Amino acid sequence: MTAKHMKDPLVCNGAALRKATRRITQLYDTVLAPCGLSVSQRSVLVHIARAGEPTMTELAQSMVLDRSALAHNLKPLQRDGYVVVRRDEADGRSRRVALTELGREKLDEALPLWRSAQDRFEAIYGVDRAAELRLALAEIFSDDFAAAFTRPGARS
Amino acid sequence: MTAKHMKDPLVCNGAALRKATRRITQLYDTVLAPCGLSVSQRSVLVHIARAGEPTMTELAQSMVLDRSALAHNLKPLQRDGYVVVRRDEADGRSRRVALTELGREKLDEALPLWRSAQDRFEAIYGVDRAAELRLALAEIFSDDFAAAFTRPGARS
DNA sequence: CGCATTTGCGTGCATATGCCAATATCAGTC
DNA sequence: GACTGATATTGGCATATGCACGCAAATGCG
Repeated sequence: MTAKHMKDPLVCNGAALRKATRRITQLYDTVLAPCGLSVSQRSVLVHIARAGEPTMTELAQSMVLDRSALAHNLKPLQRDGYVVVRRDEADGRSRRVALTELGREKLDEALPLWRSAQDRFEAIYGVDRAAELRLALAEIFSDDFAAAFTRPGARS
Repeated sequence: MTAKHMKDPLVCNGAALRKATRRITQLYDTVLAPCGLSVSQRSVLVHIARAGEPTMTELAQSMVLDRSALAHNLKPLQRDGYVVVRRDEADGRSRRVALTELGREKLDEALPLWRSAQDRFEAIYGVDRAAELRLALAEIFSDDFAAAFTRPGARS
């Protein structure tokens, strides 16, 4: 009876990614818990810090995140005073996101916790393998990959 | 000004996983759209099909998913008539999940679409590399990995 | 048997994520 | 300078995910 659903070589790449993400999110979140940030939230703050004062679209793009999802994710961070959003002076449509002083402090507070989680991960999985994995993932979430996936005809 | 947040070698494994997952979910979902299932939903059905008639706990464990999250995820699938949940006869506390005939049909309908998405992925990323990646992810979401992460002292 | 503990689930709440529609704004045209 | 089309964001709706808590049922013990 529909044995094709059982063939294990047919494991979904998407499902595997989701499982790994759930697990790692859980593990990292537990380590980060003392500072009150989740991996997801810290990631938003890190990306803002890296970009300086990005617009919503820029930030969403750098995070490979839907714009509306980003808007939602920012709400708790605004409420807690870690980020501020204001209109761009040049373009009234755009909003620019910036860290507050409190946000920077929270990021500093989270750093050693995150470092600890990252170290634990790499102690088990291997530092080199982890770097390799991040590279592979970066390739997968790159715009080029999405473009190639969407337009099967295109060549790099 | 807090230049440590800029050091790019310090890229979070968790954030990289999340980005890749968001991207792949998006790409696969678009391909799966015609059948009305998301990658996430198809994954639930596939896991049920594989397990036969698992309890909530068994299913959640196999999916590396929180039990309450699984309960939530099942609701749309129950509503649409793809799965049924009923009490276990032997243990009144347990519930067993099973595919309906409609669920099996939907899974069959989704198969070629999923295969297409999987093929596109592997055409770009490479069949062997994809298999390797799934293996790496399986290692990461394994219970052994979580145990080693949680108890840094333990040795395999 | 009766009770304390353990186990399996569901619910409520909060965040995460994405789609679509509506709104506001900008840029180019006549 | 009003009109048209493109762009940036928000809000509403639905699903995904996990934690804390409460409920029901099974299990162990005297």
